[in-house]
This record gives sequence, structure tokens and C-alpha cells, in this order.
Amino acid sequence: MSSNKNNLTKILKISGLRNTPQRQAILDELNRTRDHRDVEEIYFSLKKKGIKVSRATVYRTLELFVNHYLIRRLDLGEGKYRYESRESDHHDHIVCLDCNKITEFMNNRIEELQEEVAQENGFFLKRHVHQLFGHCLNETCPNK
Amino acid sequence: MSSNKNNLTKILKISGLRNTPQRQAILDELNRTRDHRDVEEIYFSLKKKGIKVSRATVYRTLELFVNHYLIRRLDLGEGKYRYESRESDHHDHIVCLDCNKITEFMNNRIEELQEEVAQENGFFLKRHVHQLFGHCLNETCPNK
DNA sequence: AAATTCTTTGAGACTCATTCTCAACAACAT
DNA sequence: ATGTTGTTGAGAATGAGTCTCAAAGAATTT
Repeated sequence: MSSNKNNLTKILKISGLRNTPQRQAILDELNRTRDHRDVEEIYFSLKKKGIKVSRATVYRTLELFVNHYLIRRLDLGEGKYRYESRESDHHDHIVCLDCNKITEFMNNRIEELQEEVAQENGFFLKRHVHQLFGHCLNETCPNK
Repeated sequence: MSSNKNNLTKILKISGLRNTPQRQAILDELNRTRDHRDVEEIYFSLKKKGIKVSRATVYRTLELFVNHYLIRRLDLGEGKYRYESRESDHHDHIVCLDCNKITEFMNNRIEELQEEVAQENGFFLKRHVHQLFGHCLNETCPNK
């Protein structure tokens, strides 16, 4: 935590930026879990903890962190973004159409094929968006 | 054209819906090209052709057609949807980060692996979103 | 520790895509 | 042709995200 704080302060300083309680709290909040959170969830989590922060700051800070590769931004086709910690490795997502459960997956062969496809089409691949949507077989899922 | 009109009329009738000049025009407009168009583009194309239509109708009709598998809806991460004809086969997209050129691709092995991944994770796969983003090697692209 | 500098924040206005409301309109069956 | 009922248009409403600007507060300097 305290080493984390120093970390963030250092990273920001390189770009002439300052660390603040709000920035630290937002990063800690995302790193605390592997969840995929949207802005409202993050905003209210911080509020509940008594941290003084505005929505504008949450939006600005998340964008800042995405640009500095401190967190990842997800677009799961909901009309809004979700954010996740970068403490886990790269992965893509399967989403249940019934209960919205988000499961992470990683397939090396698919990753390789994406590179091949990009090359074949004359592209230098920078990133990808890959989501599977389906029905999960969970007992607790409303479709069962 | 006229067989097309009869077609759409029949399809809609099955669900107790009616064909209208607006609906026919929107479907024709999308089927006319392989392009990936957003609502404003479609709306203004129709306006330019002198077709009386409102944005609300364009939105409603596109959703109706997506639900009836007459067209496909694309989310290329732009904060708005694009729509394309279903006269082409299934494919995914590579988007150039510099010139926004959209290239279609289709890789059978990736499609198979998506099925495997879904199965491994206890999902019955319904659909997927798969986009690659990179830099294209086009002469006309602003990054060259 | 105080002064200085310059970044950051909060509140609310604003934008943009999309959805909703409802009265007027118009397909289609009979 | 007429009636029933689905459809449209105009604009209000919504929701996510961005912008503005004065006040607040990091970090540096004295």
C-alpha cells in the first residue's frame, strides 16, 4: 500500500503529474479485486468509504491510468466502459447473456492467429477486442 | 427491388408487422453496398434521396431488422453502432487506428477455437465480437 | 514554514447517441 | 371504402462521457 503510493507518485512524476488522494484511492480500489467495474460502481465504492471525489475526477483519472498502462479499459458492448486492474495477465472475456457473469479466458493459438490475420491483411496489430457471448451452465443462472 | 419488397413484406407479416416506405428504403439502402454505416449516414442518405423519414424511425427500424436477422449491428468501439447488410457472409473486422479503414476478415480456425473456448468454460456460444486494431500499410493512410 | 507555481479538483453545463412519448398517420384485412 | 391497429415524426428525456473555470492543493523554492 505505502510502496504502492510511492510507486504511483513516481510514475506520475515522470510525466510531470501529481499524485493525489483521489488518484491513489481509484488505483487501490481497482487493484483490490479482479472485478470489471464501471464508473458508477467505482464512484460509489469510493463515496461509501468516505473518500471525497467527483465523477469528473473518476472519469479523468481512469483515462489517465489507461493511457499510462496502469489499468485496462473493457468495452463489453454495454454502452459504457468497464475497467480492471493490470495485476492479472492479458485475457479476453466470455459473457453470459442470461446472468451477465463475466469469465476470463486466454488462448495462445487465437492470439497467434490474430497476428497472422493482421499480417495477411497488411496491418501492424496493436490491440484487439475479443468477446464471446453465450449461455452459461451455472446452477444459479436464471436460464436454468 | 420489387421481389425484395415482397420479401420484406412477407417477413414482417409473419410477426404481425407492416412494411412501409421507410422500412423498405432503409433495408435497400443497407443492401445497396457492403459498407458499415452509422445512423447519421443512413439518415442523411435517405434524406438526400428525398425519402421522408425521421431519425427515430431509422433507430427503430435498424433495431427491428437486427432482431429479425435482416442486417448486422457492429460495435467498433466508437461509442455508436454501425450496421451492415446480411448479403455478405459472416466475418469480423480489422480497423486502422490511423485512417479508420475497416477491412473484413474470416478465419475458420479462430471460429473453431472460439467454440472450444466456450465449451471449456461451460458456455453455449451464441455470438462473438472480434475486432483487431492496428496500423494499415496503405499509401493513402495518414501515418505513412 | 511560507510563498510560489502549476496541476488537480468539483460542480454543473454541455455533447452525443439513443430511447421514449404520444398524437397524427397510414398499412392491410375485410 | 372502412376500421383496426401498427407506424411515424417531433421533440423531450436519458445516460455516458467531456468540458469549463474558479477554488483547492501538491510539490518546489526560498
